[in-house]
Amino acid sequence: MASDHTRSAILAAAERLYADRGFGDVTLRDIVAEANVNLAAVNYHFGSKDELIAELFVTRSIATNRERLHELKTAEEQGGGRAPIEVILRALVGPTLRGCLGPQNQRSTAARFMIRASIESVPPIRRIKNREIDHLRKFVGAMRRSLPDRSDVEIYWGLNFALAMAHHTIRESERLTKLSEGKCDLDDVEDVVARVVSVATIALTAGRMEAKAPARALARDAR
Amino acid sequence: MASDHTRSAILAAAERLYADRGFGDVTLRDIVAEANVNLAAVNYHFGSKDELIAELFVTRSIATNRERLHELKTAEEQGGGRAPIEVILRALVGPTLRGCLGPQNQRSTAARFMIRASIESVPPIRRIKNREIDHLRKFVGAMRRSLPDRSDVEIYWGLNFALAMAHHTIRESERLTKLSEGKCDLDDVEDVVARVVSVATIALTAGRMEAKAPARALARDAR
DNA sequence: GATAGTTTCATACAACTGTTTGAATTGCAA
DNA sequence: TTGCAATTCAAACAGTTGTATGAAACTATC
Repeated sequence: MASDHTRSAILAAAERLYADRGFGDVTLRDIVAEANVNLAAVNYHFGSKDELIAELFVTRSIATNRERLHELKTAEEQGGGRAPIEVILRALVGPTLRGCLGPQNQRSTAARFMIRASIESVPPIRRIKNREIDHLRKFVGAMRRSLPDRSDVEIYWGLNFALAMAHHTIRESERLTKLSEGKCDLDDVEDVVARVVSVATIALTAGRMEAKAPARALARDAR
Repeated sequence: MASDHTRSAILAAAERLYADRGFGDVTLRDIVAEANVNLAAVNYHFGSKDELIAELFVTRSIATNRERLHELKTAEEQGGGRAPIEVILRALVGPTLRGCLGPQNQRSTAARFMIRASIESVPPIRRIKNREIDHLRKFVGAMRRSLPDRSDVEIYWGLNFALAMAHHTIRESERLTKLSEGKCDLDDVEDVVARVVSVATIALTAGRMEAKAPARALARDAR
């Protein structure tokens, strides 16, 4: 074990390079040069390039999932086993959005890395994402408890659309900024979270609980 | 020019292999073997590997965009320059969804290729997608005309969320099927289109035109 | 049927990739 | 200090990749 200095230097360098240049453009030689370590150190400490990438992604992924579940658990405890659907959806998309968006010039390396991982889909990361289903099932359960008279199919579609809006907004944040000529402020993360949650909520509740549904989904900034 | 047989054999083989195995796994040697042509033929006919990929994607992309604009134009002409927002959104996401989803065992090579292009994001394809903004602006224009009292910001967000739901559903169709244990039927494309359009519509109109908004967004299959 | 232009072909190239090797070095315990 | 394991290092390995070359085969025109 010793100091682990080499190991963490590789992790830091790799995360930074991948964040900046993407997975396709960065070789092990780039990484070890940035980290000032020997080429063989990567295979010594991580086994392979893919395992290095996997470790980077898993670390961040676990952190996000923990935040999600913490928010969910807190909400359900406060509501005596049942949380409002808005709060559940906020727990689902909030941590991801907060982890990736925010003022561009002060985005952490981790944030930029996760955006890359969301845009480029390399095998080791895809493998990990496929294991995420069990995690999502916990949200399905909470959503069922929150909306007991909604069918499973509706729940699944609502969850799918909520994740869709969050991930797509992250992936295509640059394009949305360009398309809207800066009118869509992606630096205001809490506003983005509120928009996604609002639309997902209304999608799941429209026609059933009109009284509880937010009156205006996207109309926050209506003139 | 001659028969162009070699050229089209390469295109067909490449599309099939990329659709089946993804961009990362397929080499030029795989393609020319599948097409029964010489290795040098790719560079002779297309210049480079990236230009081959670009040509494949551009072809399908142009076809989809043409369908989209045709639906949009027809709708606006029928409505005297103004189309209902649902119809505009349907023109936006319908062709893409129809082009990619549908019964798994009878999906065309083109469909499976476009799904790949949506999942794996390789440089030549990314470059083309970035040019798509002008195309989207035409939909922004139509949406403005349809919803004259909605602010631009709302329009942009609505467009973003509509595309998000469509593309994410395509990208993650397998995962949604697995998560829902088959309860979400992604083979019923028109149902998927209706769901996406419904949610996007309600997101854009909620709180303004309650009378026109569909009463139940996701409630089609409520028990 | 010779000629010019296009297309095909086998082959080589040059560069880059992740990984392995085995020796050198380091750090720590006895 | 000695000995042993963990770590670092330079170097090479083995394979693959997209691309280039120059001759051969083909095609159509005159």
